[in-house]
Amino acid sequence: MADQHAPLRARRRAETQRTIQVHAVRLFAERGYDATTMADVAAAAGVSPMTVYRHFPTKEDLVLVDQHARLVAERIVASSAEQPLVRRIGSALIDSAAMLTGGDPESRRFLLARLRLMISTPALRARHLDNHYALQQAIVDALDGDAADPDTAFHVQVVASACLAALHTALVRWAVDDGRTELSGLIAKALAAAFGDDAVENRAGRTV
Amino acid sequence: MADQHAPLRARRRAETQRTIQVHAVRLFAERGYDATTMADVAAAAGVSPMTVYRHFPTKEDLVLVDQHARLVAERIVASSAEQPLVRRIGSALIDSAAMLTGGDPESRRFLLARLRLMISTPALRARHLDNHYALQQAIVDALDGDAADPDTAFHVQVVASACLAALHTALVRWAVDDGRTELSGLIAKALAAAFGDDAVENRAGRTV
DNA sequence: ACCCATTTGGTAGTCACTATCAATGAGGTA
DNA sequence: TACCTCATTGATAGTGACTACCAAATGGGT
Repeated sequence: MADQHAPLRARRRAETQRTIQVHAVRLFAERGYDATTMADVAAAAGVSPMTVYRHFPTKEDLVLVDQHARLVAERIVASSAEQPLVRRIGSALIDSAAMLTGGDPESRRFLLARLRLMISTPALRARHLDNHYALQQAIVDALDGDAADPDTAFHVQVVASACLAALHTALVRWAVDDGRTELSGLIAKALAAAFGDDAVENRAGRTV
Repeated sequence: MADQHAPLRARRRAETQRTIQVHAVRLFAERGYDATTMADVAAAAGVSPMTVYRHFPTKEDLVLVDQHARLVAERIVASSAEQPLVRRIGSALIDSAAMLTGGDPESRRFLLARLRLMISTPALRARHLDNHYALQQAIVDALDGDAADPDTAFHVQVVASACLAALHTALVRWAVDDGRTELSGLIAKALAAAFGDDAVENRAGRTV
């Protein structure tokens, strides 16, 4: 947003990247992930195979690349350190999801299509889970100047990993529901199921 | 064990498989995963590349194949349905870990070597996490004749995924500790950190 | 009009993985 | 003991993802 004065180069690059990704996801959904080659994607996007590799180092990245990790990490560092751990992480996940699903219906459909591929295609599912693991590490790093006490560090890792697991379960549920249920609500419900209602509810005692 | 009367064919096959895997893990640890080709593994094991592919469909399987999922699933179906969910799953994970780490020091070292590869090699880490996801589904299936109520099913999925996340965190910790801490204790500690001490402790009120 | 750097395209190669086919060898049977 | 069956192994020729290394073009500022 507001790339007004950003170099024109960067904007064109972002446009090319988006074009390639949109065509790739469409082809994957139509013909299947394995049945679509990188050359197919390049031809559909009107570029050379080399250009596809320049923008997306691996075939999986054509589906996985997005802004989710950046959104979550930003909200973690902006969160108050006085809140309990689960709420700091949970709020970041819920707010980020609301941001991602709050756009126009087109971007929502695109997100759903990508998510369906990430769930049903083994290679994408594995990479998606690994991305969540990388996000877990980013969250832990963002939470504090890694605590000296190893027991505390272990505790933080466990809570973060469980939060990410709840997020993943909510994402799968959202996808099988075809996005009919509100995603942020599903994440809150998942966190409540894992940690208890009191860990997620707002001050008024109402679960989000 | 006790394959006494099992067909000789099956025993030889299992031996060949084990030989290939041992040489593969050794080479991966020595030269690095990406720097070792399937042909290298075949040569080290004294078989043809084709035979390696027959026993291990993918290169990642050379590191990932083990009995863990089977052990856990067996313990889930053998568990009492009257125990709370977290304890049913947690006990299965803890007991299985105790079984896997309780063997001779050699198999312990082998497990550690494999786990180190699974943590540090991106492709193996992704596949390892996907295996845990498959185990999560197996656990949910084994727990009950999938509950009619979708909310209950969602709850079970969330708890199972969080348990698996705790297991993964414990495994990583065990590996960075070079296996010096007891693995089953680490898993119990991780489950307690996620769900509270009361969710894992034994009747006497002492955390395992 | 010129220069620099970013972007793009082509070529050749490596390697994981998949057919498909032939050879071998063990295990039970006539 | 001779034989038949079938599981295991091996070789050959692919496909496709990905990685160098190269040259060409194109856009932006001097």
